[in-house]
Amino acid sequence: MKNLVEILKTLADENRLRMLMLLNEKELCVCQLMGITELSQPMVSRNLSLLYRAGFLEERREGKLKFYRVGKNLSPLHKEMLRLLRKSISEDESFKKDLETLQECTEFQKLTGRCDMKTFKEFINRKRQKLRRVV
Amino acid sequence: MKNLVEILKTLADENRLRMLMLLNEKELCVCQLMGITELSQPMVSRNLSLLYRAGFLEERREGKLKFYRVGKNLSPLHKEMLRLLRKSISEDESFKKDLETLQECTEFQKLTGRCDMKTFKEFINRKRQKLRRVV
DNA sequence: TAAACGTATGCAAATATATTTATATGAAAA
DNA sequence: TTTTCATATAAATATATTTGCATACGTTTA
Repeated sequence: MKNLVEILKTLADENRLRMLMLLNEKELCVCQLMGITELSQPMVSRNLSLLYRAGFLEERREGKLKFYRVGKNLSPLHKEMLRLLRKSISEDESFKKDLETLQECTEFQKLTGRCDMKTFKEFINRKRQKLRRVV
Repeated sequence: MKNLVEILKTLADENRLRMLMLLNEKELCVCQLMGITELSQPMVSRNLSLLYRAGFLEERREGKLKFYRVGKNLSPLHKEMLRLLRKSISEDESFKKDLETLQECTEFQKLTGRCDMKTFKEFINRKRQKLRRVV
């Protein structure tokens, strides 16, 4: 029961839910997640660590970067929970926005050929400027 | 997403989880739940209200008593969540204890023919004395 | 090896949540 | 209609969580 409560606590946070859903789409590193979510680096890092400890993620270092993804061998509980969340969130507007941003972010990365904090801060700035133009 | 987070927050508490699992077995009133969980009356009442607002429960008044039960027409999300929780908690020791206590409590109630706070406080006291004897 | 950079973490302030205590409400019995 | 009892809620307090900031750590590059 204790363990289940821990898992539910971990999921009961909008930022972590966003991040988990993004990682459910594809493997991402910390700075990519910063670019997509516009959360601070410590925030991203801390929430990743909580999701990891709750049993949802695997991590992998590649040079300076650290990549996270949804674990390949999740427990049945984790797997079903993820499926349920994914299903019930799929029509959600802000979730769809995150998915779009994930796409844009991936393209921007390909375009620049870079994966670092500067690049994704640049990405965020451009996005904000576009928004301003529209408003 | 906001709504989903609210549901998860509601579930991410040991006392509420216990209560929900008990109500998943059968309809119960506030004082019965006090007897089984040994939580204070305001605690039981408050957590019931949270579970109710999160969409898991129905309520029904019968004289002074107020009965709660798992809703008959839960949303697919609520239904699946409940099934998943139930499944993953079924082997849990403290959950099994709660089920036993639910049985004992029901029997005690039949025996006394009463359903009020005094009766269930008496039930708790007896239980504690039995425990002391064993220890 | 020192500097630079991505990531993690300790600490403190801010915020939110849980719990207790006191009190209110609504129904039944006296 | 006053009292009693079950339940709900408000106010106060205790406890936990989130977040920002500074800093540490691990890796790469100069």
